[in-house]
Amino acid sequence: MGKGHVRLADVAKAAGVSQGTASNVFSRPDVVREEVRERVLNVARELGYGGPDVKGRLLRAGRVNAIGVAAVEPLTYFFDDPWARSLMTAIGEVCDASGTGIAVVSAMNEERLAWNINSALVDGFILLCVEGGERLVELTRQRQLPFIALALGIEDETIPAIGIDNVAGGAAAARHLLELGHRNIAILSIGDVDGLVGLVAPARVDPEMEATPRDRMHGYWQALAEYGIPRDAVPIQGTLHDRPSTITAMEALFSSANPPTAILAMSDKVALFAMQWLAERGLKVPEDVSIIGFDGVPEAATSLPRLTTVAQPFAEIARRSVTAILENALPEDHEALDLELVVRDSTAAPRLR
Amino acid sequence: MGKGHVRLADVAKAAGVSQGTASNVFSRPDVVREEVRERVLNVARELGYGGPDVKGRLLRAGRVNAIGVAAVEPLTYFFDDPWARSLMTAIGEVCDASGTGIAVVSAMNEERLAWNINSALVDGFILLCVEGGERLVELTRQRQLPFIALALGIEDETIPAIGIDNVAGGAAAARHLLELGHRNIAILSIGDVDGLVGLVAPARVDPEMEATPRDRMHGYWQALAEYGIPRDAVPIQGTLHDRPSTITAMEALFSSANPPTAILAMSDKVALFAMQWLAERGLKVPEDVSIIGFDGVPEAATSLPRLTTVAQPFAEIARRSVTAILENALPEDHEALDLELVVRDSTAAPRLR
DNA sequence: TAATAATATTGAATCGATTCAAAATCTCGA
DNA sequence: TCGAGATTTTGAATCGATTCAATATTATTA
Repeated sequence: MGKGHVRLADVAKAAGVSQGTASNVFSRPDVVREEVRERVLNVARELGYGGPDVKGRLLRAGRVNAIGVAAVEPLTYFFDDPWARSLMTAIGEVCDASGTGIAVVSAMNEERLAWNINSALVDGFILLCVEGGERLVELTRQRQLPFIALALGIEDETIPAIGIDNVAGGAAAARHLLELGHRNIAILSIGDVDGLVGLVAPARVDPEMEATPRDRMHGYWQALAEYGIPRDAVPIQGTLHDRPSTITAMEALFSSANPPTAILAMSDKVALFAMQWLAERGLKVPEDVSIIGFDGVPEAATSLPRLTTVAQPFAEIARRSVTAILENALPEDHEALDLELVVRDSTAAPRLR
Repeated sequence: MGKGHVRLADVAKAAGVSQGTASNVFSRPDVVREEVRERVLNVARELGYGGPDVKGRLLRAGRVNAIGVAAVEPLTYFFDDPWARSLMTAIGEVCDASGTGIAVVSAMNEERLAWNINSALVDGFILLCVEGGERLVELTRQRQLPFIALALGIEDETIPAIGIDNVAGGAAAARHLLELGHRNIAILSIGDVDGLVGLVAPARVDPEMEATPRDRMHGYWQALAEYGIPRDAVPIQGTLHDRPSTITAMEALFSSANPPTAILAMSDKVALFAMQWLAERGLKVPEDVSIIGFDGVPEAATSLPRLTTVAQPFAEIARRSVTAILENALPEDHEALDLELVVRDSTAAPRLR
């Protein structure tokens, strides 16, 4: 930076006008006489003044015109994880339309996250609560800015949140498989608790699982019950929502004497990993095994075969979140939006025996 | 927001200390006597003061601790496009380590983009110049903040930029195919000019193509020449770097009497689309057709088969860009970093005839 | 030409903090 | 008890703009 930083006051003085006029030249040019405007502009150019500094303007205006999206994850999460990306894309679309900027704020380290949240220059936050949601909410609350929680795992009604109807979505997924005729079904669950990998007993679901997978599970069970299939008859393989644990789970499932003809995956990410594993093993989808995901991420639409899934209304979630923050009109109650069953090519009737 | 917004001055008055002391309580707590500190903190709590406002602090400090990444693309580009995502992920990693925030700024609309760049609260910019780079640089210059251009298509040495050696990279890719024994090779080029779709004559490359694809092309040609293959013998199919145009290109290539045994794709994105098309058509990669991409995006490592490619040093690019901006030590010359040939499963020797 | 209306310009207050030289207070040894 | 030195606290200046009531200037009308 050049030593003598030029500010509006300098330009005003050099041009022989008041600071107020100089300010108007830049922010409301129509209000100042053309002759004066030109003079000021010329002086500004000569002095190398680059226009009003955002920081000063900001302080006065009190509004940043940007929203922060926060998660207890590394920064790369936003560009890596399919679900986060779907959401970010949708949020981006809404922000594009309203000329709002996006700042991504995150950190694995608790202390750092607090600092990042406190120093982010935004008008409000959208919280991605997949993990450590409670702490994230607490931190954000202190900042005293409007915020809205997504994928919130807890029931606290005082937290403004937008959710999805995971139970209904799970039921829709399972019902789809059941209607196709599948009776030998396995579940690929997701979570970030080390204890819930490998075969998980149904009794452990309620006490140990986080809200999102738990609800999806109950949706599955609900539909299965409609067809008279008891919980015990459907193996649950827990994954850490990553490739290695998914592969382990698949190996366990398909090394059994009676491998499933269909898989209920709690996320598209896991479903896609599973589908790859099946392809590598020479098992054909959907001929040998049907698989249905959850979330409706874009990758699911372009995989081979294209993945049947239960899609979240990302655009709707984004629209509501952004407007809620921008207009400071936070929802009073926890809304649970509907999911949509999207049938593609990864599900079909089971082979006849 | 409650009507009466509490500021530091209010807390100071209520606690009966000077504003300076109150400020210290929050920003340099060690300098103020414990008793006083507690008193101020208590008053702050009672008044519902949420800590120093970032905007005020910012104005004083002059430093935002965030960098902006800008592109002439919709906001969704950052979360959608594989190349942009690879870069963002790498930038995210560097920023994570240094506690720096990221703001994504973009707009398709020129006017809006100018506004967004001017009002982004950042200490500097990383410019993704894939498209409209020149204009983007011009806009950013006016902001008078440090910036660095990536994938810059123009030669202007006064623009701080970090590039990659596209010629050498292209040559490495072509050489790999040639060494495997391929002699019947086709090229899938990329660009955003409508005129360059479909079959492109070699003579049109230099005058019409943007810098990046042009350099890669020259790399290809260089290696082909080493093996005595003239430019005319290698068909160039132009794509718009999207799926539809890639499919059209592939159809043209494989409807010919003598379809290629290997494909040089100018990006992984296009290579992946091509590979999908081949799979759908029942053509096996690499047995029937070999294909090599360009860029080294993560999807290339997890595709089926895994894609051979020429990888950009994303981490290195990110590291240099971020530190250059944070330390305001912009590179004097245009650096061209090396690419790395990553051999995976999508390339093999051609079938014997 | 005087009175009135319309348009431009000014100047000081404000936004919400941090900073730092100077003043006040405290500590401790002689 | 005094004073040097260390520790705290103060208060005003500063960061870089915007805003708005008051004033000055110009244009219009009777």
